[in-house]
Amino acid sequence: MFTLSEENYLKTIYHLGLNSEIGVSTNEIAKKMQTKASSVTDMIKKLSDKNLVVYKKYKGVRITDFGRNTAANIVRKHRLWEVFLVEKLNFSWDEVHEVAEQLEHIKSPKLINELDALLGFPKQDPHGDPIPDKEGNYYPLEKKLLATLDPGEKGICVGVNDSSSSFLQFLDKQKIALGNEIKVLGKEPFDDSIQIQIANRELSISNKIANNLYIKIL
Amino acid sequence: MFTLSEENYLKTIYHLGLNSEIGVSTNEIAKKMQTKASSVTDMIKKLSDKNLVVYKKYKGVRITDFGRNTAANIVRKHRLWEVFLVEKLNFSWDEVHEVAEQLEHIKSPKLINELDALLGFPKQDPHGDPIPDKEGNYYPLEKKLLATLDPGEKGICVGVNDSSSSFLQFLDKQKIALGNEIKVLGKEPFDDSIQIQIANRELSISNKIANNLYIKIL
DNA sequence: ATTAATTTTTAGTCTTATCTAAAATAATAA
DNA sequence: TTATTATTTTAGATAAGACTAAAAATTAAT
Repeated sequence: MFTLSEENYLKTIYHLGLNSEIGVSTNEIAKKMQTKASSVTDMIKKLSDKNLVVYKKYKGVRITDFGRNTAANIVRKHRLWEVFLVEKLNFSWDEVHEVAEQLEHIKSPKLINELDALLGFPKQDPHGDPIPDKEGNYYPLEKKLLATLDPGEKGICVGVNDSSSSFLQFLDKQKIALGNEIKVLGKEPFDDSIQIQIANRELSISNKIANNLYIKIL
Repeated sequence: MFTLSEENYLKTIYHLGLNSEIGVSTNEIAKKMQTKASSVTDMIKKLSDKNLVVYKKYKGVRITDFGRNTAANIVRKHRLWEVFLVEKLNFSWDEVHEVAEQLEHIKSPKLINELDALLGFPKQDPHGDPIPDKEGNYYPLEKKLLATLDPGEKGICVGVNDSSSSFLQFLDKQKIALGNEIKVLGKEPFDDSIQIQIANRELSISNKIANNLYIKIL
């Protein structure tokens, strides 16, 4: 089994490596984990000894199939717990991350499979992120950033890029929720803001917001 | 906040001190925690620095009010999670301890209070042990060991002294469950075994078993 | 292609939690 | 009451995970 620290490093490497073909750099990991590069080097060696990553000095790390599977399982647990917190314990979507960070390290296959069943085998977490199955597979849904839509296009709000509580609370305040239909009315070249229609309301959305909201095109 | 190790030591000291007026000895703790006396001495100093226990060299430790409150809160979490595992996730009562040992260290007041509500504010865990409230108070029910009952007496099975899975599985096999009515038919002086009637069946129970089953007298 | 800047690694230190072995204290027995 | 035994504490060592500072390797710039 793996330590808490090993699991957290592995998870970070998994996420950072998802959208890139090349290895993940020591500095990238250090930045993401708010730690020092030297600590990362130390840990990378341990992960490499356990065959979770392939490491070549000065060349960064690449996750192995075994590492990816292990990481996906942690992500699965994290996201299932998030669903549990929202669906069963009245948490709002901006409150779940911190607690799920703790719960994802609980070791018990039965626990997580029964939890999955209790929740009705959900496919997405409260932020719209996909939940891997037992084998670590998941099906990312087709989505685009709201900022990339052209005027006239419409779609369903299906996820967020930034899961910080300040962003999520902003969405709550603006009454923008997953599942809402959004239509782009226009774009303002001056500040790249976007005019949208949502639930019969018209809103002006800043570029920063539009770059953190995922839309499934209809 | 406290480390995982600190919480585990504190919990042990809390349990060991429950039924004794005097302090808990270093060796007692070491034995219970499967560790060495020297490690216990080290940890005791840390707990003392944090005002969780009062420590006098060679005199053992006594838990403080603050320590007792902290420990009761961990026990509360442990037992609520046990109820959750049995009621919601189809665990049997002999499977819950190990997982609850992990879950009891999750830090989130909201989590545990919502869990309490989800479960309908249970007063006992699956083994019949009382669940402390938010303030650390609980109401131990009046109970006697089956071994102390006289022939003719009857009562309800309300708890176990030993929560090991082998004992719990034995009870399952004999179809002895919490809530069952048990009547003592006789006692055998030769081996201190006890003849009981339970659900229209007659059983002979060894002294060891009878010393680990709690009965509420009717 | 060298030099300069950046990144990464190494070496050594610190803290937490453990251990063993030895010393100190307390409890028990003669 | 003194000697023996048992318990507890101290001292010193180890491993995991983190850090700082310095060295080594890579990348970028002139």
